[in-house]
Parts: sequence; structure tokens; C-alpha cells
Amino acid sequence: MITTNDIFHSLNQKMRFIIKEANEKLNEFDLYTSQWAILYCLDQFGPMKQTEIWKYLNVEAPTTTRTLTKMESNNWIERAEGEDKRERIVCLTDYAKSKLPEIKASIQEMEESLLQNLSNEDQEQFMTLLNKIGSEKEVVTHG
Amino acid sequence: MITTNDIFHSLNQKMRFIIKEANEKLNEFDLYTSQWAILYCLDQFGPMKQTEIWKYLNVEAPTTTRTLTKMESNNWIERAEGEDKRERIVCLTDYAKSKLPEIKASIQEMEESLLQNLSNEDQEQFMTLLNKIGSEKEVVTHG
DNA sequence: TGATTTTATTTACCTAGGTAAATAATGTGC
DNA sequence: GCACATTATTTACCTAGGTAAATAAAATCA
Repeated sequence: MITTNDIFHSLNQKMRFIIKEANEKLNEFDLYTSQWAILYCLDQFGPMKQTEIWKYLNVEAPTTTRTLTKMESNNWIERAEGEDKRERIVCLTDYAKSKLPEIKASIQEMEESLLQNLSNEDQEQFMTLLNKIGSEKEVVTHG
Repeated sequence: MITTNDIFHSLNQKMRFIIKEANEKLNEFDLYTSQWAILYCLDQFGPMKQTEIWKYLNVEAPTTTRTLTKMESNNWIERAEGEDKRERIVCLTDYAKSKLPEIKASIQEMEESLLQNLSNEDQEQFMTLLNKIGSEKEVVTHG
């Protein structure tokens, strides 16, 4: 019997598969997906406060602290004190900046490969349906 | 600019949201999603070898070992020695069997809530598109 | 100003995924 | 039968998500 459970089971398995693929790609650079997510952020938006990072990535602060500590010791990022002395402002190192083009190309290649069987329309449709999962009850308009 | 990256980012965030919701539901029973997945397996298929469990759930053996150890100490499952003395056969305790109907109802309620805005057709469409992600290159048939 | 609250970050600890390697029982081939 | 390979499970350790509580700086307010 096929039940709705399959959707969540399949989603979970697909996500783990994608993360595994990405980690294998990133292994060449001694990186992991969570670190890549932060590099991507900083490349897009420039220097960010830690709070800005975890709010954007929608993860908790301690998760980000741990990943940043690792990235700092691996020379991917630096953390400077802000005007507000509670804050720490994160920016890319020169090393990270020099490596980013290669890393981005590698990730893009992987993403295109994973999506090779989906047309643009498929991808839009997929996003639409994904956004419906867990969304508030749709209001039926009358008239 | 909207890029294909959004699909993987969104998928990841949605999956974490779902797991968080499920864990909150399961908290009442002192359970977690990974433990629920195993309970569900055993309820569907009866007693299983550990290898059967992790192959079905598509996770690695050590992950399953850890979860089963916890579940055994919490009286959800028992592990018996098999004919092949390397194997351990996992089955539900009476306690687990007595609790399962309530747990299943709770999970089903959550799943229906998460999918309330998707028609059956939406759900089928979603599964079709999800299966296309990371699939082998589709062969174009001629003629 | 000084007490209190809020905010940013960290620390400690939990579940949960992964890999690599160890262990023990089973299967295989000479 | 015995050496060798395979298989099931475990152990050790890594990343990575979460919560709860601690700490320190900033903001608020009586």
C-alpha cells in the first residue's frame, strides 16, 4: 500500500543523497556542505554578523558558532569585533576568495547534473509544490 | 537573481522543518524521528535483522546500531540472537505494541496537516519530480 | 545612575547522519 | 582442515542539526 508517508520518507532520503554527493564534491577542497553554505553567503552578501548568517540560513546560533570556529581554524574566514562588542563580524580570507571560483564551478556542475532531467518548468513546478508542504491552510476565495 | 541553488537550499530547509515538527509531536512519547522510523518498519514487517532495517531505511549500519541501543534501553525493542550468531533479530516489545496505535495516529495527523494544501494529484506530481532529481540521464527515444 | 531586560555569542549536551577500522561468525577454495 | 574472504555488528570519531543555560555587552527604564 502506498501512503502519504512515502513523501516524507522519500524527501528525507533524497536530501541525504544530495548532501552526500555535495560532500564528496567538496572533499577535494577539504570542505563540508555547512561550511559551503556559509562561504556562499559571504560571497553573495559580503561581511556579515554571525546573527545575520544563522538567520539567513535558518539554523540555530550554536550550529553556526561551531561551523565558523572550524572554518576559522581552516583559514576560510576571519572574525572581527564589531562596534557593538557583543557582535563578531565574519569575512572571507584571501585564501577563500582565491578558491571560491573553483568551488562554485564544482558545485554548479553537481547541481546541474542532479537537475539534468528537470526542465525549467519542472523546477518551477517542484518549488511551487514544495512550498505548499507545511504551509498555512489555503483560504478558499468565494465569488 | 534566482538560481537553481534555491531548490537544494529550500529542500534542505523544508526537510529540517518537517523533522523538527515530527520531533515535537514525538516528544510526548519520548521518541525521535529516527526511532519512529524503526518502529514503523517493525510494525509493517515484523521482526527484522538489523541489516534488513538499515538497508530498508537506506542508512548506514552504525547509525542503526546507535539508535537501536537507545531504543532497547528505553524498552521499545528487544534484540535476540539469530541462528547465524552474527545476526541480531529486532522485535517490538509489548510496551511498543501497546503504544503504537496512539503514536501512529499522532504522526498521521501531523502528516495530513503538512500536506493539507496538496491534492492527491499534487502529491503524485511532487513524487514524480522528486524522483527525477539525481536520476540517471533520461534516454530520448527516437521514432 | 543603577537595576532589569534584551541581545549576541558561546558552552554543554542531545539526536542523527557519515566513514574507517575492529571483531566475531560464516562461507569458500585448495 | 585450514587459510582466506565475506558478512553482521560494533566502536571510535567526524560533521551537523537541535535545546537549555551561561556570559557579556547593550539597551531600557524607573
